[in-house]
Amino acid sequence: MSVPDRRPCFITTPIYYVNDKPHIGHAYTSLAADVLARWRRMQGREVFFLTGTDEHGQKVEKAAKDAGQDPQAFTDRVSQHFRDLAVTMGFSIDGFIRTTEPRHKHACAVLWEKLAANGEIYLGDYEGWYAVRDEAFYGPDELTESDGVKYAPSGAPVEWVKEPSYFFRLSAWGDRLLKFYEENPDFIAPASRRNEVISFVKAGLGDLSISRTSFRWGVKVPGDESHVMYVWLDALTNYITAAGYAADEAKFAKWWPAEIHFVGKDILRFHAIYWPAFLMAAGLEPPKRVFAHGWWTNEGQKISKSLGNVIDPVALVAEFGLDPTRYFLLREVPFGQDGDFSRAALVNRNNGELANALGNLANRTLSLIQRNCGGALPASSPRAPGDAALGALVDALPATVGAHLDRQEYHLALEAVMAAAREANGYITVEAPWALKKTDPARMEAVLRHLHDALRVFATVLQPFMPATMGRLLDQLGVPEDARGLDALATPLPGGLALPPPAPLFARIEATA
RNA sequence: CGCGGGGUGGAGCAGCCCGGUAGCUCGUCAGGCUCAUAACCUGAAGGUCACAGGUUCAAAUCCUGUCCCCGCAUCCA
Repeated sequence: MSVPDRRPCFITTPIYYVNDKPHIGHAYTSLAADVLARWRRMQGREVFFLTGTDEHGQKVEKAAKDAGQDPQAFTDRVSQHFRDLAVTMGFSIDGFIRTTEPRHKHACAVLWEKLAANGEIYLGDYEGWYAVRDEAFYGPDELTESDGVKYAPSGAPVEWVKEPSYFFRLSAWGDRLLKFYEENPDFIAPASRRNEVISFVKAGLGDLSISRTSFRWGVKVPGDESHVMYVWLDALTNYITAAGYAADEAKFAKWWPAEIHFVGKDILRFHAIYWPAFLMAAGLEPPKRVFAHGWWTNEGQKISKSLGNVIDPVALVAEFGLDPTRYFLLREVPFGQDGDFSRAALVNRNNGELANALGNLANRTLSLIQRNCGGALPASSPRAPGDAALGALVDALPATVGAHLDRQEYHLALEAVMAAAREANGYITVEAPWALKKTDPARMEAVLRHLHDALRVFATVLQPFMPATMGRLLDQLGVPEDARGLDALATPLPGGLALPPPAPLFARIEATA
């Protein structure tokens, strides 16, 4: 068989911009990263799961001023919301980076100097129609005018700005990027996004403005402190800062390149184009993969602050519970596609799959063992012909789930478990262990043991998705704390093991109008 | 304009690459079971597979055209 893969793996979320409270989008991105991180740990991999906050820029400078606060005090406060979110959502983060930390400023400066030394940076002028709110320049053809004021497509007012700026020679990297994409077909996922990026690069890349003189809240450009680094050079660098770049070469060698950056589709271009270009220009390896997931709508409507239908993950967890929420977000919609959040759909998934199919299966199985076997786990026994179908599904499950998670196919991973749970519900009905009690107690025990084995596999592979509830299920199944990894599935639990009395795992949610 | 994805029973999807009885989940209806969280199991109804041509013994599946929806440009995770 293959040698176990013990390579360290570095998994990241974006750093979140601190101008707002966390919403479902932040929770979603980090959740996907969390599940993969937890799975990798179960595989025996050493994991570095990183998240953090992006704290520089003109918008933060202004927001702080409006709040009557020093920018650092302001970001200290807002950044905390994202730490709190990680706790609320049960994210198993190993690191939290803030772009205002000294270590990050140092890494940015070193990266900048490396790029400059390699001739990738030059000083020029940036001018154009600039929208402060968007922190972006727009072409004249993109603007609309009303009452003498010009507006960006976003609706933000623009002003003509000219300022000196350092540029990164992105225009020179098009061909090398295309070659990189070709040689690394898994770099951008899903595939449809990959095609979009390639089309964009083929259309031709301009040089990239990477500094500003119009505001001060940023990382100072080495050797020219009238400039601060502009958003992407600062923000993207967080990944290598946290990995130890320019600070701890052994650490950096261990964690870089990252296994995967999880991002929303809005920032895919920066991660799939600018970032590998920066890295290659500095002589560093690009990350292995960038996955751009889709957007949520709320009850069919686009989510926006003006509509007031932003989904608060904290409220969601408070109402439905953490694990049902985590399950729903990754089960309902293929990761990578847009999807709709609806209460009815969440209730449906919770009741139909978690409570009825899985929770009830565990409850009926464990109740039978409790009552008919005196609470003692029956010994393992060979599979009879009637046990084969379920057995085959269960045996294949860890590999199936793993293969799906390698491709970020969360919904398929969960579907595979649910399909097995449905099979198990059919199995218990056909075998009817409650009827076997009088006719064939030995067979009854064999059936219950096969069901117990199946449940153990379900609970084990579902731990990354629903850590707390699957922990409870493993408790009820009598699986010791140190036997809950994937490897431990190869070792059957001893017969005769005393099992605690079962209790329902998932509450049904009564549908409200 | 262009590039890409898609239109399959009430809802959401798979099947299409490698043509050959249209599958899954939810919902509806009927039956069964009674171990279990009024949960579970079985069966049924329901689709001219967007539309129009073409290739073929045979097309949801290949080809051509048309219509419609969505993504790629801006911004939000």
